Amino acid sequence: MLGNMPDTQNRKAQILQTAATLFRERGYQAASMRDIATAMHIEAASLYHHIKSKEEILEIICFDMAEQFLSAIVEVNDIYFNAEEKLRMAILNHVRLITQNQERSAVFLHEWRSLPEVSLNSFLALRNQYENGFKQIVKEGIEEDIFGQVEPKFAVLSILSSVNWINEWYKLEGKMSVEEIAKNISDFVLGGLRKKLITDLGYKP
Amino acid sequence: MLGNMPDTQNRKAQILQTAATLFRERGYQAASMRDIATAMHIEAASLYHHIKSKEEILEIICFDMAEQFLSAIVEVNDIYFNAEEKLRMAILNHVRLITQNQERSAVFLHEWRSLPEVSLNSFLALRNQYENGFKQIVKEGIEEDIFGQVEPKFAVLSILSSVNWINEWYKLEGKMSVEEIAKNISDFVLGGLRKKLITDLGYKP
DNA sequence: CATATTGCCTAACATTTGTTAGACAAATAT
DNA sequence: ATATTTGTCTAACAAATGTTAGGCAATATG
Repeated sequence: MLGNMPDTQNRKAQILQTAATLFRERGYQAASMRDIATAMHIEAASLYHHIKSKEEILEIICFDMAEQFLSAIVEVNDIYFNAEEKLRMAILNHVRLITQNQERSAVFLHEWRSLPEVSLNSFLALRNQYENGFKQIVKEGIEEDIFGQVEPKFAVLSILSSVNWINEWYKLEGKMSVEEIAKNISDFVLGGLRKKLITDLGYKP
Repeated sequence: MLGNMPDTQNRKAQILQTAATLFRERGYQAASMRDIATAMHIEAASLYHHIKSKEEILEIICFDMAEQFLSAIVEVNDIYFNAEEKLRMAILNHVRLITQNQERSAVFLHEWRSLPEVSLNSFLALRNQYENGFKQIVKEGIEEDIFGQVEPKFAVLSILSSVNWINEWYKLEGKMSVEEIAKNISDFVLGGLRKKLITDLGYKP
């Protein structure tokens, strides 16, 4: 009763991973309990010994990822000082989380819409906290005079959309490492597309 | 037989719009034919006098939007000369299309996954053409020495993800005009977040 | 006026959905 | 060895799904 709890937990983890993969591939609604079961070489009814309902699967995945993203940004805002350093670190953490578990991240990014109303509200609150973590960094950058005069909300949404897009095209076999991807995005976000005509380090007009 | 065709077409257009709204709100799979019918104060069976199937609705919306996006980028690449001008115009067109019909755009952006396999392939081909239109602009910008040395594919995906994110937060009542939004995004994409220490116009090191 | 067409209706269909009940075998605990 | 727990199974359910068949009233056409 205590010795086999890990096994049960393990089985539950397998269900969550299989479900995440299918939710990502076909969407939450289109992926049926029978699909999940078949992928595990099991009958649909057997799933219910490990989870309460299909909605519970979605909730666990979404909130688990939300907490991971959230604790990462809190950590960054606690540890680092410079706004640029913070932003680069926050982006790196985000890319890490997305690439480390693309399936669950995809569910977190897209399938939360299917959460039942009550969970949906708390989920959106968490996501909002995460966005605020980024907004704080951008604001600090503006105050520190490192960033230009941008609309913080606008900048944050642009940054997050760029970072989240990774999930659509990143493949494990790709040539770029996670760190390289994060650096590329950070450079792009910080430096933009236009050619720099001067290295801004230490330059005073 | 000829005089009331417009009416039929009109009714079909209404179905497409209603469907788009519901597809956006709940996702293609979750929005049922009965939902669409109810929203039109009609019975589900009546829909089939105007459309062949639920999948056909999705196909029409997706391909119609794809063609609009595509013809816009082709036009830009034909008319304008300067790469920055081209990019700003392409972004403006994109923002216009998205804000002009948010529901259909949302379906184009997210619900195409549910297309049946055959349509899916041709749709992805069109989307690829659109991305290539942007890639061409970025490449030109690099050749013209207006843009820095960026990975074109990378830049394009970052740009498109930023622009597409509009669909998540743009509301008609908002303060920003479509032109302002497009300018903000263009500035962000071109200039990045970091403070400009020098106006690059005409500066030679 | 007679006729054809249009747009919608009711009724029904086969299938798929999430979920429950109850049984049975293997593993574990007493 | 006996009893209990665990993981799975089969069978079945009620509800919802996309879709079809056939009918009926209003409108447009000749």
